[in-house]
Amino acid sequence: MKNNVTIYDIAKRLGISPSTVSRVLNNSSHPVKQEVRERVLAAAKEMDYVLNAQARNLKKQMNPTVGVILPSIANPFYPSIVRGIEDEAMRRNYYIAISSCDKDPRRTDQYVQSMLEQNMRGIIAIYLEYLPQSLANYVQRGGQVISVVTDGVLCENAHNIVVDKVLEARQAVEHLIGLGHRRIANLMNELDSQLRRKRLEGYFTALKNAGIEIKKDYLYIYGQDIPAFGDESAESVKVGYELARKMLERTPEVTGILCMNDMMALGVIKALRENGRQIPEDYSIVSFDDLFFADCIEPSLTTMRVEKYQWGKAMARYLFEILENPGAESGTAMKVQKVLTPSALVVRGSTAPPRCEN
Amino acid sequence: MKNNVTIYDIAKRLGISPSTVSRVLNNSSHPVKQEVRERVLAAAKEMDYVLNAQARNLKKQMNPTVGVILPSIANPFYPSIVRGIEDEAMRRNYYIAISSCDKDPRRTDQYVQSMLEQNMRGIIAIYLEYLPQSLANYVQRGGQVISVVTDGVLCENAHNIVVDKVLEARQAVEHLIGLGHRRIANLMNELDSQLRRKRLEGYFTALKNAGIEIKKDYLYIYGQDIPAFGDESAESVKVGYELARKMLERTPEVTGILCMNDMMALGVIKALRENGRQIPEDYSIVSFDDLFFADCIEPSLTTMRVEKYQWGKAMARYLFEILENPGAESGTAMKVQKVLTPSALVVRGSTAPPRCEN
DNA sequence: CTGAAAGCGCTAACAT
DNA sequence: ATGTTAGCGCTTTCAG
Repeated sequence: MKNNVTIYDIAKRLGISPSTVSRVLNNSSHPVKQEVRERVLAAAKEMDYVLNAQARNLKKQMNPTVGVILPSIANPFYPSIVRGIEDEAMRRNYYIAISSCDKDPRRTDQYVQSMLEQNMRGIIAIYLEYLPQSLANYVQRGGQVISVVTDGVLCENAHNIVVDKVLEARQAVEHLIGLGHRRIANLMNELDSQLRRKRLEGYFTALKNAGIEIKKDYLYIYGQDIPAFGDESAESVKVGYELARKMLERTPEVTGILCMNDMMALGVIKALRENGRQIPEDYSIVSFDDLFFADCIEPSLTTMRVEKYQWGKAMARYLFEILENPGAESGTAMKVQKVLTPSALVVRGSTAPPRCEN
Repeated sequence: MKNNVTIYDIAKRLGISPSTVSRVLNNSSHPVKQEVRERVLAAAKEMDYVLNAQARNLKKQMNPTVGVILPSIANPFYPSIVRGIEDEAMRRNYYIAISSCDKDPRRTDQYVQSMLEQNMRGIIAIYLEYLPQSLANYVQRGGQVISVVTDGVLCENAHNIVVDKVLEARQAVEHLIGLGHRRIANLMNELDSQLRRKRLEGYFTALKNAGIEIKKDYLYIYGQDIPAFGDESAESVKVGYELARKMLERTPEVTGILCMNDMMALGVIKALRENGRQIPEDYSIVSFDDLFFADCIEPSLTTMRVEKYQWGKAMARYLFEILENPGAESGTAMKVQKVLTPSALVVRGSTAPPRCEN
């Protein structure tokens, strides 16, 4: 980039010292005569001065950017969260660096490493699946990490916000059981994440508590190892569609269906409709996330709501609080309630009592 | 951040010079004895050396990050594009900085300014509404800008990729006309963007070409100035819902509906359904974007497809090509075809010939 | 209130 | 093949 005017240039032009220029340009508390201040400001504008953030950050040994780690920005669950973080960051003149890590250790590691190299002050990690060495380094060097996790994958010395996925899945299934369903299928993506395994556990727990026999046949798991797909946005839909078709074939006696997320539910609904089944008359469906379309499609989805935008804001606020009050406790594993609005089931049109030919 | 080991520390420890360490760590082409190389690498690992990217970037006068400017990451149209850019950037060891600018001049300006200050080498701007002074500065200083725009808002000396929104809207309306519709409503968000105004123009053109009288009554525009809403993801749905209700009241004789995007269509469908109307029997709907749900909902949406992920990749590739071949032409306003896959109408279940009581 | 100067950590031209 | 050194542009301590 050409034409970079520095504070030295401004200083020279005005016959003053660079420090004075710096003080003015930074609104430093250090006193500067009003008249000088104005001349500096005028010169800066006239000369098209642009601050060199690299130099400043190097000197100040910090970078007002927070890293955001998530599976993929193309997964519709995340953008609203990110927007929440972004808005909260901007209020404080911070920036964010978003990283779609898929569940790829190498990708994750590379991103975290770069956050470390760039001296970013904090990281917000959402459903991080793989705990990279670089993240441990990051924390150890004094970087602050807020990590939203399902119980089990805690990051040592980070601020772990623990979301009880077992409970969430249990509640979803209990809703179906409460309606009278006994034959409940569970449609899942690969079991490649802790989150999904916990949901499976919740599914089992709910059935067990209700004295319902667990049938392996009712478990539908997208079997193949699908290679990380660039555009994650539509993948789940296809998975749901295929799993539902298989379900209709193998265990049509099912009446309730648990889906891993609203995207899958979309595919499930499509498959059922194509086969002439009614929802909720023939099949009840409950899922997770409450994406924007859950309320609009027919049938509307009974789903576990997450206040995504608010989550983002809250996580960011929490991080900044820690950054500003360095004394705070760390290495904690706190319940989600402490920081975020917990999820709650939103009952809509996709669930009803089971069909009668029980 | 504590414990920052520098190349000087490594050099001292090994009794060699910092430059040698630097050369090794950068895989410089400059020759270094194999044995020394190994010792450096070993020491770096052992001492937990982390590169200081700020220092390097300052020295090298560049920052391997590209800025991405868009209305809002929470708008479901953009995440897949971003993912495409991100993937292409990562292949080249670049990072991206995403900025939700709403259509807010101040926000936009602040973001671009920061990209300038951070010495980012390039910017990809998508449907930038307001051309900030900072962007002109950016270009003038040699920054490369790829800007996807509707004709009319060209950024001087940037690489403008011009999307013909007039044409797109015209084609959408022509589809309805081709099916036999004559009373076609246009449901729009505020006319606060060039993009929307161009779509309106396309709507008019199609009608005019077909010799259909333009009725102002068939134009439904979300009237109030809605304040920039943090979480944009659901806003359009509400708008569509409200506009459709108004339409049913004011001009129920309409048979075809043009929606600004799939989100709006979602709301429109909901409103029509609540009022007992059938789609496409009573009303045909055509919209834009082809979001992931367009194919799954009932009715499936006839909509203008944009290959979002591919667009992102292509824009990034284009930018990198320019960065690597500094000789390239600039200041151009090129047709979208040159870089991106143009949009195409995907005909699905939401459109059909008009009801007969014509 | 202002200025001089050191140095953040790195790279690269130049010297050896 | 290796080392010396001069900055990149900024902040900030310290001295005036």
